[in-house]
This record gives sequence, C-alpha cells and structure tokens, in this order.
Amino acid sequence: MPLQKIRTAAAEAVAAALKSAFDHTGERVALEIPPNRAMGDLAWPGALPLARVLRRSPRQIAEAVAAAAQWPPEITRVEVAGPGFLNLFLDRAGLLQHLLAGEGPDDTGAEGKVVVEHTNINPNKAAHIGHLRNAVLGDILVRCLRHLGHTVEVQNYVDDTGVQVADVVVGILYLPEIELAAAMGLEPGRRDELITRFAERLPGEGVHPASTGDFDDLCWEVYPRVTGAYEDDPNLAARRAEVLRAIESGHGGMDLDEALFSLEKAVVSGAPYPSRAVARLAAAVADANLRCHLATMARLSIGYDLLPHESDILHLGFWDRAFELLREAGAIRLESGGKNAGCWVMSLADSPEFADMDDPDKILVRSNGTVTYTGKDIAYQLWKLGLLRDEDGALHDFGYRPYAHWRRAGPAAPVEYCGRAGNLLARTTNDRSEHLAGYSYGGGSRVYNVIDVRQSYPQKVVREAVRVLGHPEAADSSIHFAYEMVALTPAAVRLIEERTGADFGLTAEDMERPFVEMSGRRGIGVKADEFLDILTVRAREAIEERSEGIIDEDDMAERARTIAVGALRYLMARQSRNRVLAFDFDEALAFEGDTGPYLQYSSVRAAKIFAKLRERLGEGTVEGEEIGDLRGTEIPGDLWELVLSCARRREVTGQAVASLEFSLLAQHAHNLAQLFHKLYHAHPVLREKDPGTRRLRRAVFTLFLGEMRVVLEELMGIPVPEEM
RNA sequence: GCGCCCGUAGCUCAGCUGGAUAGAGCGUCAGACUCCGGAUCUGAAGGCCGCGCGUUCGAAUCGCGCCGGGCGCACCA
Repeated sequence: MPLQKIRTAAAEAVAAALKSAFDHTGERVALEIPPNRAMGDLAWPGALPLARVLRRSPRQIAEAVAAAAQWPPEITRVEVAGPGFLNLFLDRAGLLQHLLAGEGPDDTGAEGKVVVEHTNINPNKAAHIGHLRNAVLGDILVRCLRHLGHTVEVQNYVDDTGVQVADVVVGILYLPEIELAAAMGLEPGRRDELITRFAERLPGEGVHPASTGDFDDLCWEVYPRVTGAYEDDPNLAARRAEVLRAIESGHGGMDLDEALFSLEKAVVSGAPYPSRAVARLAAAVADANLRCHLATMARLSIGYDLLPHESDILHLGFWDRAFELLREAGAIRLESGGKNAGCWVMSLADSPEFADMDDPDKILVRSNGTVTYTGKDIAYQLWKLGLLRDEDGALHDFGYRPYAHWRRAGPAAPVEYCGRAGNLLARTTNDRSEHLAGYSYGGGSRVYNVIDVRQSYPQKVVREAVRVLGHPEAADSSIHFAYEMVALTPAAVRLIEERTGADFGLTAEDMERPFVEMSGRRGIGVKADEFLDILTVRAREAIEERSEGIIDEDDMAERARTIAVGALRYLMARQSRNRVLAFDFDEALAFEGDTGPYLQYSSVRAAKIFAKLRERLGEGTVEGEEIGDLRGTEIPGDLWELVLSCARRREVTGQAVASLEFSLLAQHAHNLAQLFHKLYHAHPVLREKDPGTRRLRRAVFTLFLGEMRVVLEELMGIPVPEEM
C-alpha cells in the first residue's frame, strides 16, 4: 500500500478507536511524520488537545486508542511516548517491496484541463534571469501537475502589439544614425543601410538553437538607447504614438521584403514611413524575439502548447465581447464627470479585498476609447476559463495554426524544434476559419497565471471581473502564481559593469541597498543565454579539474550543459517564491553544497555502483522476482530513513502544488541526496560479502536511483548525467 | 496614507495545514576509508527565530501592536 493510503487507513483506525473507546466523534485525525525514527514512522499527537474534552490524561487517551484500534497490517508496532504522542511503526521491508514494485499511475487528478500560463516575455529584447525564474517555476508547476495526473495546457502569451515592441521599431526608424549604428555594433551609416543590416539579423524560419549575437541580443542593445532618447528628444514620443497606431491598424498580410523595401525607399525620398510597412516590421521584430525566447527556454527543457497573441485578441474582438458581458452584468460604468470622465471603469468598492482603497475604480477603457492592458487581460482570462461566450453560447475563440513541432529525448532533455513530428506548438491567428483538427485550447477548469508579485493588483482586478460576471467558482480557480522578482546584488552589478564596460549610472545610494532591480529600459540585467553560457564554461572547468583522462568533446559538452542546467534550475527552485532573489554570481556558480550538481552527483554515484556491480559480480538493480526475496529483511535505521523519504514523493509534490512552494520539492530532493551520500560511505555494496545484506543495499539504492530520476528529471526538469 | 511580502547562525536560505532536542549550504576550525568518483562524508564552534502582548497543554509557525527593509496602489505593460 502507498504511504499515503497507509496514513489514511491509520487515521481512520484512530477515529474509529476514539468512537469505540470514548464515544467521541467529529475529530479530524491527522497523522504526521515525527522528527526522528525513534519516535516512529507515523504519529498521532491528537491525544493532547483531547485531554480537556475527554477529561482524561493524554497518555491514557493515547493508550486506550492504541489498544482499541484495528490497525492496517502495514503497522507493526504502536507505542505511546512523551506527554501522549501515539507513535506508529511500519513494516519496513513491506514498504520497500511495495515501492520497488512501482506505485502505478496517480488517480488524484482528472478534474479537467488545467491551463498554466508562463514565460510571457515582452518580445522586444533578450530574456534575462528574471524571466528564467518565471519560466522555471511555471515549468515545474506543469511537471508536478502532470505527475499528479492532471491534463495540462501550457500557454506562453505574446504581447506583440505593446509599446515595448514599438520602442524597438522607433529605434530602427528614428534613433539618430550614429546611435543606432553603435547599438548594432556597426560603423555609422545611412539609415536605409542600417535597416538592411538590421533585417539581415532577423532569424530565418523556424526556431534555431540560441547563440550569442542573436537577434534578441541586438534588440537588447537598441531598446535602452531608445528609452534614453525619449528624454532628450520630445518629438520621439510622437513617433512612438505613430508606430503604435500603425501596429494597431495592422499590416494586412504584407510581405516583409516589400515592407523593408518601402521603408528604405521612404528614407531615401524623405517621405513618411508607410503605416503597413511599419506594422510589418514590428510584427517581424516581435516574432523574431519570440523565436529567440523559445530557443532560450528550449535549452532548459521548457516547451509550450500554445502561443496566444495579443494582436489576435484585438482583431478578433475579444475585448468587445468581454465589454458587452461586463456591461450587461452592470459591472462597469461610463464616468461622466470627475477625474475619470469619459472612461469605462469597473467599480471595486463592493468587494472586501479592495474596500480600503482611495480610488476603488479601475479604468478599463480610456477616454480616447482604447482598452487598457487589464481590460484585455480580463477578456483573455475569460477565454482561458471557457467563459467568453457569444450570444449564441458558442465560445468566442481564436483561429489556430501550427507554429512549430518539438520533442525532447528525455523528461529533462533540451527541447528540440524539428520538422513536423513531435509535440505541436500552435499559435493563435486572427482567422477563425483556421482550425487544428484534434486540438482545442482554453476552457480550463483551473488556470494558473505565473506572473511576478508586482502584478498582484491587476491580477486581483481580473479575478474580480470573473467573479462579478457571475462565476465565483471560476474566480476561485483563477490562480495568480505570484513570485518575487530577481534582482542583482551590488557586487553583481559591479561585475557586469566591469565586464561589459557599461555604466548604469547608479548612485552610491543605489549601491548601498541590499539589491538593485533589473531594468530592460536601462539595460541593467543578466541575459539568460549569457548566464547559461557562463555556467556552462564554469561547469567545463569544474569537470576538467576533477577528471584524469581526456574527455571526448561531445561528451564534455553534454556533461557541462547538464550541470549548467541543473545548477540553474535548482537555484530557481530552492528559494521560496515570495522572497526576492538577489542574484549573485559566486552563489549562482557554486557546484558544491546545496546545489543542483550535488543532487546530480548523488545519482551519478548511485548509477556507478550498479555499473561496477554488473561488471564484477553480475548483479544489477533489484527488480522483478528478486523483490520478493526481500520479504522479512531487517532494515537498519539509516537505510530505512532513505526508504521512508522516498515514499513521500506524492505527498511532497501535492504540498508543493497546493502551496506553490517548490522549495519543498528542492528540499526533498536535497534530503534524499544527502541521506544517500551518508549511506554511500557507511554501507558499501561492492565490498559487502554477505549476499543478503548486499541485496538489501542494492534494493535501497535501486529505489533511490529511480526516485531521483523522477524527482530531478520529471518534476524539476534537472537532467541526470551519465557521468560528470 | 492604504494593501501585500520579507526579517531565523558571520553570510545565503529551508522550516508544509501550531507539536516532541530550531535545520541546510557557504565561511571558520579539526578530521576521513591502499575507497563503489573528495562536486563526498564525520565532528566542533556559531541562534532572546526583529521586538512586545495575546491565544494554546504546546508558537519560528496563529492573532494584535510596534520597529526595520522591499513592492504595489496609472487613461504603462
């Protein structure tokens, strides 16, 4: 029986005993796992609070329950300890046998589809380490949900019509040539030439492996110069408005080459840029950055099912429909006077969460008639929940088209974008007649939005909108997975300035603070790909330091990659989500102690034991019929500790999902690795002469190895290398 | 001003729905098998769990009030 079922059965036994011995019912009996095995494997502390109610000493109660209970057969011994704890001891060999035989699929999920939205990087520059926190947390959530038996749809939202994309376009079209050329790493030249050179940097079709100097890196350089230029040149703001208008009007399916040609022609002739060509350029910029982001995340084994595009939400009238629903429900009103005159606002005054606010109204439609981001997000959220319905009851839906196909060689292997086989990554389109046979999107019974904590207020507004539209259960199923931002330690900032020669213009006061916020606008940050590259180089050095022979280059590259990914993912997972992650290079590049490589190393070592065993003794992992031979084997305390910890995976995963705290999972993995490393020294396998003892050790290490593969690779996306 | 988050060892952090001696890692100091990889392990030193009051048989954990730090409260996304 799985540990959780034993636990439940024992709890029921306690409840029944309370009824028969004291005629006491209604108690919620919960069993816990005591701090050490001398106190048993499961414990019931409930006799203590019952003492007053039952007017007996806690010890008396515990003893009476112990005597009256019909324990499940997995409980072999029961004792009362301390002030009145009831401690239960498990059949050790029995549990080990059960775990080795495999627990079978989980049946706790199956409530319907769960939608997880994560990554959501503005497609106007390279991803930085803050985006990695988002993507890694989101991806681990997806993995855990799937492990628990849920059907999960992963969405990566693309804001292809926002000001940030417009800013890059403004840079290309209007930034002084000298500055633009400098950002592009070129000698100053004419703008039409720069546009040509810029276009040459656009990636070709498909998603290509990430490398330095990609298109997103180019935009990383251009973007801060544009935001800086707005301060110097007031006319530039008007240009931005023009570009935004052009993007909103759309390009009508214009060909990119044609667009570039007409832009260059406009430069030469001095005519204004044609709107459709500007829009086409913006679309190309957004899409190119998106593909770069997909490539970055692919390195970390992160893939997606759908890329909803904001432009499609606009063009397909998602907001118009949401607006109608909100107006019919009386949730919004047009302000005729006051500071919000001419705006459509949603009143939050009636909901307790917003009760104490100075201004409990949130503007959804501006006085100029345009919709705010929060408005669009309400429409999108309704769609995700399957609640954005037209008058005829049909879902107000997108059109869909394949964007790419991807696969990975193992649960934590890099995502590879390939031809037509593998998992489908779809994108939304603005043509509803485009369908994908066999696929449907949205309509989640639960929706997680992985967005940093600074967006809590708009997220609450979105949830409230769902509620006032008459869907309180759906509002409760709309979960904002909030996490704190990634910032830089002052030491990290100094290092980046030294290395890149940049000057972020931070004051002495800034540098006194515990951390410095990253800022794409100012160019302050550590790019995701760059950091992964640094990690990989460091991993390579670490391997070389430790190895004796010469390592084949392919092998070396694979080992270094694996270690870099493991270090990064673990770093992101181990810290509790509501604490600011102050990024520090020394800490991030550590491979010893409480790190990803430590966990990987434990698995490598365990695997090595079996390799040597096969070689020298012809023995392997314990499986099949040999499991039966373990019956009745005495399991010493330290080995048992590891077995019991392995049994807790489902429990830990469930807790991690319920609390959205993957530090629990990280700690669990670390705990397993640590227990193993201790046993490694105390319980050698190869040198053990007694076959029975050797078999037990093989069995426990078999369990450990399998467990680590699941926890690291499947749940945390941390690859386990063959060697390191 | 209002709201949310954080405050645990010198440093970076765990501690799940309150439970039995507060845990890791880094750093410091002292050690380890002619060994299944030392990216390891063992040991030592190091804590009024920010402060106060309360609830409870029991509080790092729950409540209230302070203090310190961060982040929100846009016709930005």
